[in-house]
Parts: sequence; C-alpha cells; structure tokens
Amino acid sequence: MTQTFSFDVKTTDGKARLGEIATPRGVIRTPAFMPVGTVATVKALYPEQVRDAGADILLGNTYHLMLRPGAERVAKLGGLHKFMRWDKPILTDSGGFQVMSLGKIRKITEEGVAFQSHLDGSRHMLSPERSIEIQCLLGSDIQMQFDECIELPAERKEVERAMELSLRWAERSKRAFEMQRSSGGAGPGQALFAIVQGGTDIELRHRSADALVAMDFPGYAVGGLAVGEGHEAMIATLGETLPHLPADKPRYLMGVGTPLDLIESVRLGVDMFDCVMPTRNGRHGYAFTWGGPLNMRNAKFAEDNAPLDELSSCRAAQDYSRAYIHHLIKSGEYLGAMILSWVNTVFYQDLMAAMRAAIAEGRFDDWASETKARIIASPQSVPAP
RNA sequence: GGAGAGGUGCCCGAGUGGCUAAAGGGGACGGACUGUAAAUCCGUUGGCUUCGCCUACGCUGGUUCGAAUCCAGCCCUCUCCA
Repeated sequence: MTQTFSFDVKTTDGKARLGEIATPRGVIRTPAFMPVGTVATVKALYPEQVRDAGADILLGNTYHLMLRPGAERVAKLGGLHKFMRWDKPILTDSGGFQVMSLGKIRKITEEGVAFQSHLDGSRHMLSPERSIEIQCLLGSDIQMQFDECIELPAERKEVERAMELSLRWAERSKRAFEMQRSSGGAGPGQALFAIVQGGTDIELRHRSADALVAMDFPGYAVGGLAVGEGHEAMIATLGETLPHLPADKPRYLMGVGTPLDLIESVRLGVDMFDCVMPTRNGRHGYAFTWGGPLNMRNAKFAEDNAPLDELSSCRAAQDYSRAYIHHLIKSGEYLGAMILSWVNTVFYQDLMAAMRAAIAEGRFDDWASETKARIIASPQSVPAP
C-alpha cells in the first residue's frame, strides 16, 4: 500500500473522469460519494454498513469534534479512525461551512472566526492554523483549508470579500499544514485541499481558482455551491469553474447533492462529493429508490405491502415492506430512520458505482439519460396488488 | 340515596357576555431538507355558491342588541359519603 497521497485518472468519457485516489489507508474510487459523519458517526448507521455500502471514505467535522469530545481527547484516544472504528480514509471539513450555518452565533475577523458553541454557548476560536491543527489531531487523511462559505444570493462585493478572505486563509492553511508535516503532525499520506469560492460570479470563480492553483494543492474543492442558487446556476457555475482546475488533481464539489446534482456534476468532471441528504432525508422519512424518491410518511403507503425498492441492492429495501417502514416513520421509531439511512446510503453508493461503470464503458451520456428518466421522475407508488 | 366536580372541534385541553370558527398540545394530511445547531422545520386541519353565509362548545327553553360564557329544566360522566 502506498505511503503517499496520489491521484490517477484512469479514463475519461467526455469531461467525466474515472479515477483513483491512493492513500495509506486505502484507495478511493472516483467519482466518489462520501457519507457525512459529522460527529464521528454517520447518523443511524454502523461503520460496517457504511463500508459494505461501498463507501471508500467518509467525512468528519472539525468544528463539531473540537467541541465534543475535543480534538486533543480524540488524539489521546488514538485518533478519529480508531475512535469511531473506521479504518478507511476520512476527510475532515475545516469548519468553514459552520461560518455560514452558524451565522447567528459567530463573528468573523481576519484572524479567524469566533464561534459561540451551539452546545453550551461557550466561546471558541477557529483560525486557519487551529483548524489545521485540529484536523491533524483527528488524524484526517484529507484536510480542508479553513474558508468562509456564504449563503446565496449575496451582493457581489460580499461574495468577493469572502472569496478573497478564503484565499488568504488558504495560504495560511497551507503554511500551517506544512509546519505540521515538518513536525510530524501530518504524514506524506495526508493531503490538504483548497476550496474555490466566488458564488455564481464566473470572474470571481476564475480568480479564486487561478490563485489557488498557483499555490499548488494536491486537490481542489469547489465550495459555496448548493447554498441557495439552484441547480441550473450551480451547474453553470461549475461548468465555468472546473476548466480552471488542473486535470491531474482531484476535484471535490462540497456539500452536493441530489442524485440529479451528482449526475450533472460528474458529467462536468467532478471526482468527489459529500452530502447529508441520504442520511438526513432518511431520518425524515424520505427514501431514494430506483423508481424515484418516495416520501414514506405519505398515507398511500399505509397498506402497501410491496418491498421498499426491489431494484435496490440493500437488503433492507428487499426485506421490509413500504407499509412497515411507513409505520415505523409515522411512529417515530429509530428503526425507521436506520432502515432509510441505510437504504439511501446504499442508493448513493450504487449511483456512484453505476457512474464509474458507465464512464469505464464510455456510455456515460446514455446511462445518464436512462437513469434520470427513472430516478428523477415522479415516484411510482402503486399499492401492491 | 346525599354532597361535590364536570360535559368545548378527530382526541386532550384553554376559554366565564361582544376582539371566538373558538388559544395550546396531540393526531391526521401535505411540503421542505444539499461541506448536519436537523430522529428537524413549515403549512393545512367544520361546510359552502368563500371578501359573505351556514353549522358548531351535552339537550331543550329562557335572559340579552349580542351567549361556549348568565338563568331554568333535563340527560350523561367522574369523585367522596352512605
């Protein structure tokens, strides 16, 4: 197994890429979808289920883990992988997303962001340096620069300000990461990714991307999308941004998305994704199936004895009836959330696997048309005879 | 048999003369969810020919310009005492 971090594009189909990221903890097949395990757990799932679903990597969060149980404590306990019993790669977000999502309880300065803990109100400072330090303490394989993610729509001046700040923080993050490298806090198998910002403004996106590429990172993320601009604008922005990123480095679209988002983004050349959608929507009673999405709370499933999704490779989708899952969800039972989180996580991984296969066989466009017609269209919900 | 408490919308439950088609829960129905402050949040929830009308707070009658709210009788439920 490799001791260093590397990325290899195996083949392309149009702009879509099939590749592999090699790390000391294992290979990540791309395009990849990373289940989100914010607080050291992919909610409602055992790590084994996440692994068996086909996930090569999952995501953890700097902000949440620094508050609880604390980065130093995780380090003391042997690192995040050992702590949560996940031995494959882990990517950690820097806390940049919380700059947006916790907008009401934080203050931004050039130095960094002062957060008021959403848990107990205590104050905590996150700077590029501290974020990298925490990510190293956690033992993250792919670390993210500290950035400022902003909500859209926003004034161009505001988008530009956040983008420029994120550039300066990228530089500081990189320097901090190199310091960690030289002091043994991070090894050659670990990598730091930069994050392109700039809203839906093409000129800002180009400036951001060009500046970051000049700094030379082992991977580049596109951040600040799927934050209110809509699918079309997101895809358009992505289409203009990706050509400014090096072809030989992985491209990660942060926080995205719906199955449609994933398909259209892979078509444009994105290699990595993460999103809470399969798990959060699962907990909320929403099932992704190969016949389209189903809201399992709907009364029409009350006496539907058909399996949830007979086309799913997830055992739970075969074993449990729609009526039963409907009952569990309506009753607020944990098992309902567990089943749907599992089914959705498998669906997302199978979707990525299908995209990889389609790229390998040079039929991505055909595959995409067929698949979109099946899974994006309104759901089939005919009761079993 | 005696004393007391009470009967409100699908359920529980506020409401003691007009601002009450009736607070608030729950349930039901529907929607949302995109680097997780989310097992969360939002909307609807008597009917109709819907800028108004009808029906409605146990039943019947009464007082009043006006009653879920006050009065009388009746029916029913619960608690305590015999």
